[in-house]
Parts: sequence; C-alpha cells; structure tokens
Amino acid sequence: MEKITPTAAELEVLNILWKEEPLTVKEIHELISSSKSVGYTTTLKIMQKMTTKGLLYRKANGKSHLYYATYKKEETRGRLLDRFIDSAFSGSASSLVMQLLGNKKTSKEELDEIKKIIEQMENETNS
Amino acid sequence: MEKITPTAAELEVLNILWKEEPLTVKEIHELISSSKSVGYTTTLKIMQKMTTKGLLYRKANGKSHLYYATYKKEETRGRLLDRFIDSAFSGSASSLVMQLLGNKKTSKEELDEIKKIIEQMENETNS
DNA sequence: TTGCTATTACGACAAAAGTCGTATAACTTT
DNA sequence: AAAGTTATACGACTTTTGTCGTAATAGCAA
Repeated sequence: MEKITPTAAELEVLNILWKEEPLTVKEIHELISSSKSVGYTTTLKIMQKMTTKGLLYRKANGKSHLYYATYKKEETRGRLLDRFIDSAFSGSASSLVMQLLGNKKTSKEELDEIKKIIEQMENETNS
Repeated sequence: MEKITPTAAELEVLNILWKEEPLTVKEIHELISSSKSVGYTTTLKIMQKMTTKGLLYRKANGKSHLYYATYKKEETRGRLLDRFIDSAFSGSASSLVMQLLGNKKTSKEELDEIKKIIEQMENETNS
C-alpha cells in the first residue's frame, strides 16, 4: 500500500515535474537551486529516495536518467489536502476556506479567482 | 523570532486547547488517547517541548499544571496555510480551492457551507 | 582504447519528531 | 509525619528528513 504523502523537499521536485516532464536530475537541481542554496547530491539523493518509494520513476537516457512523477498532481494534492485539513483544521474544510478568505496574505487577485471558481461551480450545478 | 509552525502531534494538542482552555496534561492525554494509542509520557513530553518552544504556557495548579495555547487559532492556522499553499500548491490559493471543491472526500455539507461563506463575503464587500 | 568528465551510487551524519521507561518530586491521606 | 499515589522531569532510543562527501561508473573524446 502506498502512502503518497510527499515531504516539503519532495514536493519541490514534484511541483516542477508536474509542469514539465520528464526532466533530468541536473535540470531539476538547476531550477531548485535558483531560489535556494542546496548541493547537487542533495537533490539527487532526494530523487533517488523518491524513486525507491515509488513517487518517481525513471528511464535511462545516455549517461543520465529522465524522471517522471508516478502520481498525478490532483491525486497527490487531494491526499495532502485531506491530511492537512484533518491535522490543521480539525477536519473542517469550511474553516480552511474561511481562514483563506480572511487571510491578508492572500492577494486580491487570488480571492477574485476563488470567487469566480465558486460561481462557475454553482452555475454548473444549477444548470 | 517565532516560527509558530507546529507539527502534526503538536496540532493535536493545540486543536484541543483551542476548543477548551486551560487543560491539564492528563485531560489532554485522555482526549488524544481515546482515538489513538499513545503513552501518557509521550503526550507529556510533547507538551513540555511545546512549552520550551513557546507554543504553550502553563500555570501551577496543585500538583499538576494547567496549559494554555500561546498563539491564537487564526494566527497559527494562517501561517500553516500559507506554508502549505506554497509547498503543496506552488503558491496558488485558487488551485487549493479548486482541488477542495472537486474533491470527492469533501462532504456536500462542507461544500454548501463553503459556498455560503463566499456569498456572505461578497454581500459584505458589496454593501 | 585510454583517459576525462559528467552522473550516479553509497554511506555517513545531524537535526527534528515521536516514543517511552524510570527516577524524582509533590500533594494527599491517614 | 510517614506512606502512598500521581504528576513531572529527564534521558535514551528510533525513525524520518535533509544534507553532503567521496567513490565508482558510464559514456564521450582524443
């Protein structure tokens, strides 16, 4: 049985791969290290562990490997979100949304975007 | 400078305290161990560490202590949520909401509740 | 084919988180 | 005040995460 609950460092890799796939360790490391100081072998090791756990898989490509995410973005994020709501919001999704909407850190653009999504959902449901 | 990013086990304690405060270690342990098998000294140790970190404070009460949460629920949850959106959703709050609304695990009641919140916010803003 | 360089493999280490056993200390109860 | 009970204090140990150094290897170049 799989757990599919990646850690913060693992999510950094996954978020990159979910945008563009496949990539080599080198490419991913370059993206990560552009915003953060970390050694190449650290990124490599994390990706190797992820492969062992089944979070990634890879194909040989010359002297290096091309990496792919095993699980889809939505599936992984869904699981993560469930877990987060349980532990940080005592299981209440609406509390999370309330917190989000009242959060000064969330930009006006994001809030408008969120409202739009809700409206769309309602229209779809009511049609 | 404080970090205020409690771990999963620490959040279990905080979520209890945010509902009813103050409580003793014994009371909290009884609540936690009703849904999970864990030793008393484990709960005690976690709460002691939390006190050292500044997440909790306590007052002597006979032979035991009464514990209080240092930070408000909203403040802590806000910080946690920011961090979570960054790591799990590449910083996109709207992606999180979309995931939440599309998530089969979220109950219809929760979804209705969420829509209600959004409507209220809109009414307040437009009045 | 011999060597150079880019990648990977492996092992080690530190810090954080969670777990618990045992010892000490502090109230109660008699 | 002594004994017993109950809470706290402390330290040890395990697992997980993140970090990196060094060794080995595999492909390319000369």
